[in-house]
Amino acid sequence: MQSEYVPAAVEQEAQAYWDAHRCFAAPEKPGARKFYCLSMFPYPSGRLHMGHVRNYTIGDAIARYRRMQGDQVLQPMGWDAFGLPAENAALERRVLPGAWTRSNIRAMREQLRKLGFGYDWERELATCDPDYYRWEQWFFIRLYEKGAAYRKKALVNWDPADRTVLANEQVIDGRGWRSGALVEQREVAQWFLRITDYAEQLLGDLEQLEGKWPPQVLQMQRNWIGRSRGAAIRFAVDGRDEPLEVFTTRPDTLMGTTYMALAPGHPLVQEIASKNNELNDFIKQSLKQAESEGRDKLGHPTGLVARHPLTGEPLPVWTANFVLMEYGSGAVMSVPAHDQRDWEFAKAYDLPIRQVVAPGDGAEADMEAGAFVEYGTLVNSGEYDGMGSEEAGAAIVEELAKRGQGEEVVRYRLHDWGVSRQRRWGCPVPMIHCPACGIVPVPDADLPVRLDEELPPAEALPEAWLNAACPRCGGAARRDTDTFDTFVESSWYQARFCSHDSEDAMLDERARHWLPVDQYIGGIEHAILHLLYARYFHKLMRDEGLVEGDEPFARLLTQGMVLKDGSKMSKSMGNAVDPEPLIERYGADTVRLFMLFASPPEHTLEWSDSGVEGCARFLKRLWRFACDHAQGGDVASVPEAELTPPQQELRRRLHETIRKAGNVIGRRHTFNTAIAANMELLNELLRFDDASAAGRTLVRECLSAMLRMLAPAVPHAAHVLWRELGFDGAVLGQPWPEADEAALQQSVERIAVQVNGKVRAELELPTDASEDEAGQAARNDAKVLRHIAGKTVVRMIWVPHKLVNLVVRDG
RNA sequence: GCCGAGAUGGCGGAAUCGGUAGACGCGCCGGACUCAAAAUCCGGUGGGGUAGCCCCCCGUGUGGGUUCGAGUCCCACUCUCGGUACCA
Repeated sequence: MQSEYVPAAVEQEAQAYWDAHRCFAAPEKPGARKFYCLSMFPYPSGRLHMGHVRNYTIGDAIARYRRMQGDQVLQPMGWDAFGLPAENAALERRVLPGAWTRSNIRAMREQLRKLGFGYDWERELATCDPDYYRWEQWFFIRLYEKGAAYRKKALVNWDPADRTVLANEQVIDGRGWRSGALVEQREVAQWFLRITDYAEQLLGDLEQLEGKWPPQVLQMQRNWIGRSRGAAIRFAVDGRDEPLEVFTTRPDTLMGTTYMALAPGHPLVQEIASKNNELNDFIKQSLKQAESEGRDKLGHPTGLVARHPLTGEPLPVWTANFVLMEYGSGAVMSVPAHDQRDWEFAKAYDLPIRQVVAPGDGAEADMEAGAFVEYGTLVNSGEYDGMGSEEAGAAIVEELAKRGQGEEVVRYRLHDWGVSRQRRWGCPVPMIHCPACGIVPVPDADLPVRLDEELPPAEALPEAWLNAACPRCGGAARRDTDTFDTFVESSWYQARFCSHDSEDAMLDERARHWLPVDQYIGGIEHAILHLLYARYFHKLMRDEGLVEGDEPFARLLTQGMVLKDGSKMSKSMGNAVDPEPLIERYGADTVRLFMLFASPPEHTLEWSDSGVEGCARFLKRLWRFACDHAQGGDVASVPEAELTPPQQELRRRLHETIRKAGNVIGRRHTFNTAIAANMELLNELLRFDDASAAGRTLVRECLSAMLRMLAPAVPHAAHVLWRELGFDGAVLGQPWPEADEAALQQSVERIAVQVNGKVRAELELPTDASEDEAGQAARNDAKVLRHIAGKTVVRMIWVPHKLVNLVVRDG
C-alpha cells in the first residue's frame, strides 16, 4: 500500500469501482424505504462554479449518508438547458445554441464525475432534449383543453431594436440590456397559466412544509402570493352605465372617501384620454416613468364624477400615478384621512380630508401631520359612529351587499404566469393559429414540435416551419412562434427523472414510487419563482392523475452562498475561485471536505485557501495513520473485558464520536461538527501509543467506524483505505456505525462544582455517586472551601453526571 | 416601511433539553528535525491582574429581567445580512 496520499490515483480507483459496479443505479424496490435526494440542476454554462460544488457536495453527502442508513437512494442529475446565454453565445461566436449547450454539458458532466458525486447517470436528462420537451408540450395542451392555459393580450417590455419581449430584469434604466434601445410598453398576445386558481392551495399547503422548509422561504412564498381579505365596492359614475369597482382592505373608512383615483392604464382613463389631450399627455408622461416608491404623487382630473354608494355624495374621479393597474381593479377609493398615499395626494391637489376613524384610546389624531392608518373607533360616519373598525367594516360591507354595491372578497398579489417568450432556444409552444378555427393544439401524434437546431437564432424562421395545416379544418395555418419560459421546464424535471425513459407517457408508476423528493437542496435565490412554479406544476400533475400528494419537495435545504473577501464569489466581482485547478492540486475529497467542514450548510461559506490546506493536512494524516496501522499486520480480536483503562477510554471516545456524528448529521445536516468530532478522534489515535494486540484491535475498530463516518464527505479516500485495511466489501455499502451503549459507560466522571453558579472546582466521582456523596466531596474540596468558608450553604443543586452547585450566603 | 434570519477570540465556527463558553480548523507564538528552506511533528494561544497558567477579576452586540445557574428564556434597543414594497 502506498503510504503517501496521492489523491488522483485514489480517486480514479474509487470512481472506476463505482462505475464498474453501477453503484448509483437506482432501481425501484417495492417495500424498501426510498429516499429521493435531489440537488437543483445547473444551467450548462460550461464550467462549474464554487456554488455548484457546494450545493452538490451537500446533496451527495446526504445521499450517501442515507444509503448507509439502509435507504434505497435515488440521486439523479440533469441540465436546465434552454435559455438566453446559448442564444447570446450563438450571436457572438457563430455557433449553434444546441451545439454550444451540449458541449458545455459534456464539460460539466466531466467535472461532476471528477468530484465523485454518486448520481444515477442513466437517468440524466437535458431539458432541450425533444424527448423531454415533447411531454411539456403534451401537458400544456392538456392544460389548454381544461382552461388552465389561455392566451390574452398583455402589456410587455418590448425592445424595438431586438424585436423581442424582455423580462423586467433585462430592462435597465428603461433600456434593453443588449440593444440599449428605449423599451416600449406594448400589448402583445401571450400565453398564461392560471396559477391564481391555485393561489389558495399554494398558500394553504405551505402548512404541510412547516418545520421541513426554512421559515424564510415559507414566509417569502406567503408574501409573494399576498393574500388579502377586503371588500369589492362599486361606485356609480354619472352618465355611465358601468359602475367603477374598487378593492379595499378598509371598508370601515368608506365614509371618509373624498375622491376616486384610477391607474393611468385603467380602461376608463384610456378612453377619456383619447378625447382629452391634456389627460393624454399626463398619461404618456406617467407611463414613461419607472415605478418607484417615494416619487411625487402626481395626478390629473378625468372630469368624471362618481357617487358614494351609501350617501350619493359626488366624488371627483382622478387618475393618479401611485395607483397600479396590476393590483386589485386598478382603481381605489381615496380616503386621505386614513391612507398615507391618499393623504399626500390630497395635500398636493387640495382635496378634502375627512376623518372617520379616531384612535381607540381617545387620543386626537393630527390630520395635518399625516394619515391615521391604525384601526380605531368610527366618527363622522352616521349610524356607524362609535363602532370599532372591524365591526364597522363588517356592517358597512353587509349594507353594501344588501344594496348590491359590494361584497367581501379575497385578493392576491400573485398574477397568472405569463409563459410566452419570443426566443428561439426554448420549447416551442405547440399551437397552430388557423384563420378559420382560431387556436388549435398540435395533435398528440405530431408531438414534439421540434426546434430547428440547425437554424442560427439570428435568422428568421423559414416558411416551411411556420406553415402548417390546421389539424381541425385542414386549411392553411401558422405555427405559434413563441417558446416557453425556461421556468416551465424546471417545474417538473424532478418528476421526469423518475420516468426518464418513458416513451409513451409523460410520467408512469415510477414517478409515484419515488415522489415526493425527500430532500431538495439548492440556493435561496430560487425561494420564490422556481419553488412556487414547481409546487404549482406538481398540483397540476396531481390533478391530471400523474402524481400523488400535494407537494413535490418534502424537505428543503437552502445552502448559503460561497463568499470570498466578504462578498459573493462571481465572475463580475473578479473573486471567483475555479474548482478545477483546486481538484487537480488537492483532489476532490479535500475540496468536498472543505465545503462541508467550513460552515453548516445553510450558512454562507467564507472561502479560505488555508482552510483548504487544513483539510488536505487532515486527509494526509488520516492516510498515513491508516497505512502505518496496516503495515503492523493482522490483528486478533481481544475480548473487551481485558482492555486496560486507556484502552477503555479510547473506546469510549470512539463511541461518543459515533453517537455525536450520527446525531448531528441525521437531525441537522451539520457535517461540520461531525467532521470535527472525527478530527478529534484522529488526534486521540495519534496520541494512543499501544502496539499490544488489544490496542491494535481497538485502533482497527476506530478506523472501521471513522472511514464509514467520513465516507459521505470523502468517499474516494474512504473507499481505498477500507479496501487496503482489508475490511469486507466496499465502504459505500456498509451500514452507518452504531454507538455501543456499554462502551459509553465509565466508572468515574468529571463533575463541575459551582459556588453560587460560578465554577470553582472539578471533581472526579464514581459514575453512580449519590447526591449526598457528591455534596460531601464538593464541600471537602480545597478550592471550594476557600469560597464557602465562613458562609452558610443554604441550598445545593445536583445535576447528575454534570455538576454540583452550592448556594451560599454570608454568615 | 414591512417580513425573515443573525450578532460568540485575530478569522471560519462549537456549545440547540437553562448546567464547566471558545470543541475542531485556520492564523499567530515558541520548540524539534534541517547547512538552510519547505514539508512534518510537539507545545502554547479570549482579555486583564499576577510571585509563570497556585489563583483572582472580566468576558457570547447594548440595557434591563427571570433563575441556584443565561450564549441559550422574557422585555426594550442597536447593528448586519437576505427578501419585498406606492399592494389600496
